[in-house]
Amino acid sequence: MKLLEKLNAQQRQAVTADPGPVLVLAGPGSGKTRVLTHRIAYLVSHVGVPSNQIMAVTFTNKAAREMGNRVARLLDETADKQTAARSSVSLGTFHSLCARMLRREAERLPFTREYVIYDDTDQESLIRASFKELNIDPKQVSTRKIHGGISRAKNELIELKDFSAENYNAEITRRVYERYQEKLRINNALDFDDLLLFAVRLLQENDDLRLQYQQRYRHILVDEFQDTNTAQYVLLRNLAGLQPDLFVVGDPDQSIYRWRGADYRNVHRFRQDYPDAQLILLEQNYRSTQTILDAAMAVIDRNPNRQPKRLFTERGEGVKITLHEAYDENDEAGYIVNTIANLTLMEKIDPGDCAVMYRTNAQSRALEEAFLKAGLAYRIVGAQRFYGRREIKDVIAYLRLIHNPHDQVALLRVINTPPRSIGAKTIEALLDTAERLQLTPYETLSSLVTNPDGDAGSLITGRTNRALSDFGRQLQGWLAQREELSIDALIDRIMQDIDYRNYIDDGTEEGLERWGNVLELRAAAQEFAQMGLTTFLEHVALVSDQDTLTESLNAPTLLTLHAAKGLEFPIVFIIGLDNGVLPHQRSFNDAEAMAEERRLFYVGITRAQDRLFLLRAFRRRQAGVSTLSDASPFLDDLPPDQIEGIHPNRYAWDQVSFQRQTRWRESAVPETQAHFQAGMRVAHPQFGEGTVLSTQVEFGDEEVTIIFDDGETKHLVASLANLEILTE
DNA sequence: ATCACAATACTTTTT
DNA sequence: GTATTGTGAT
Repeated sequence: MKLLEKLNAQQRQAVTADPGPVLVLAGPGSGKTRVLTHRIAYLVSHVGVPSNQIMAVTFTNKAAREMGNRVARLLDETADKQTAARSSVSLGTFHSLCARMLRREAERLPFTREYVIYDDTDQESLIRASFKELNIDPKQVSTRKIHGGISRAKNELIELKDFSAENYNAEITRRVYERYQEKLRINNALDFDDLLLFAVRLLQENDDLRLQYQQRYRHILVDEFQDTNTAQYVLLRNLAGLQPDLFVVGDPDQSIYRWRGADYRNVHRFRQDYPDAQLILLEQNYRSTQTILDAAMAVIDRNPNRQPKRLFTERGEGVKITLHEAYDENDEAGYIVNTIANLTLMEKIDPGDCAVMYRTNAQSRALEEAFLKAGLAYRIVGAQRFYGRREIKDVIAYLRLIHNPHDQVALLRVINTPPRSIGAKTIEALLDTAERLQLTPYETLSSLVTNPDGDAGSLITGRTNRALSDFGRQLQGWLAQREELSIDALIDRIMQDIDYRNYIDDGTEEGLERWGNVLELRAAAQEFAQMGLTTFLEHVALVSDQDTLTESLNAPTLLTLHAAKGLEFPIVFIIGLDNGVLPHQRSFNDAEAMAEERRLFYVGITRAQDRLFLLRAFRRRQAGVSTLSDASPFLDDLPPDQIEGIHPNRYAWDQVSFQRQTRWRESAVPETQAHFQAGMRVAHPQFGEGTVLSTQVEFGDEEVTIIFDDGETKHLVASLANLEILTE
């Protein structure tokens, strides 16, 4: 069979396993996702399963998309030309599949099919509002903790009625949970956890539906199974039915989402719940060199309570791992830019083959600056989330308000953006009035428009009354048009009416960029013109920026260790190997959290195919203040003979050695000669012509300072900037 | 009462 | 470096 040709015996065994519960446990780089996609193709083309009976679940939309592409390619290769068949595999994240199911079955649920999904900013504002109503001071009790407590409860399928409060903290959580849930209901909104919770309840409480879904999806496949939480696991069990073909693939050592409820013990549960499940292990690694695997094993072997794994490869030893201690985070970033520059020049490595990984998004800043300064392109995953930007949230809030005028969170966001003289006091008056008249805030606004002297009008008077009714009138105007206008036309209309461009575009570069973001959102809305506002808003809530990597650009990728899961790169840099960053400070007092930090490092190491660079900084700015940092304890666990560079822990308290460290850095990088000198006329493809002010050979590369003819002064790395010498 | 700007406090990871 | 709060001017 052509489909199975390129697979090894273990992989083939997994792909062709008889239908039934199958648990594939495998290390990184062993072809887990490959096995999953081959299994789908195998079911369709060899077993003859209609593809619409197959459901495959992953954790990001990007992974789902990629899975779809791979399956399509495999079916093409196996000469199975059922184009229709391949497109009907249900592929998606747990959340998107649940969102669809809830939409379909909304009549049975306590919300309408037009429900919206609240992201965490929206959720946070509901928590804040609940705090206010309960007279809880957010300074005394952290909203995030309570929010986290509610989320954890929901992930464990603990609804309000089952929530027992055995201590003070839990009692507060219970009270806020109650208010919060009520607010979601009033707003016809769900949070991420509700999507799972309601889907599980729906299947549990409706025998007919459960059977219907079980018959519809006879074959269920799950990737990254170790990252499922209780709700997701129970959902799977309900979907799977009595004779399940449930094929799950995972690696407990790569479980990195415990903090959002994921429980790798689901792997044990699976074995208990399905005692006849076939267990298949994939041991061979196809990704990394043995050096990298040895380092990865040395790190992960320190974790207690795990099944030891031997990772082996036929790729050979490979190059040693490079360890580098930089002076601070800027130096760290500079080292990376220069190293990548050197690799691309000297070893003809593609910039796109490099990835830089870090523990926290904030660490990307120094990197971005360094890349920008060098004039080198980069791709960044997540970080400043597109849909999290202020201007995007504003526009979406307007759309959401028009979609559902009773959406209070959206209303409060836009009611005074841009400022229209509706301040805190006025809003308070509106909400008070609404509560007294038993109306939603929108209804109160409407009554002010139609009858300014009516019940509401008597409570809200004068300037306040006029400001509110003006806005109410505007809102009604949009609502009247929502049926006839497409989403992008609606955006145009709103933007024009509120003069939004003038509000965000202050003439600065950022202002222009913000307006550009609005236009980008408008372009996205155009694509959804046929599908309607509900679908568009769902897309906006569930498609994260982790999914929007520009594939076309051949440039290094910057991403968090979490976002790196499931990816691979020939060359990987992991930065911030400092105690407090990786492992993160907040994990110090929790052994399980520390184990997870270690797994995170393990995930990072095992992303590398050929070369691994580990970096840390002697001094690091955090929260504005610069502090000295110790090396990460994880570095102690690396096998010394596979490391090149100096072990940072030996120098953490030794100032003299720091200079030696610096010397090592200089000698490790090939000498570069200066090609430029002060006074030279040069031309840059972007910045135009200019005069060289000074030049300096640094880190094996030449850094040139140029004053361009438009008056701008720039520091550029000569090898990257593509400078042309005009005159000597 | 609202707005603009300044001072202040806080910063894990994400569907 | 950013979200929230505080202050003075309008």
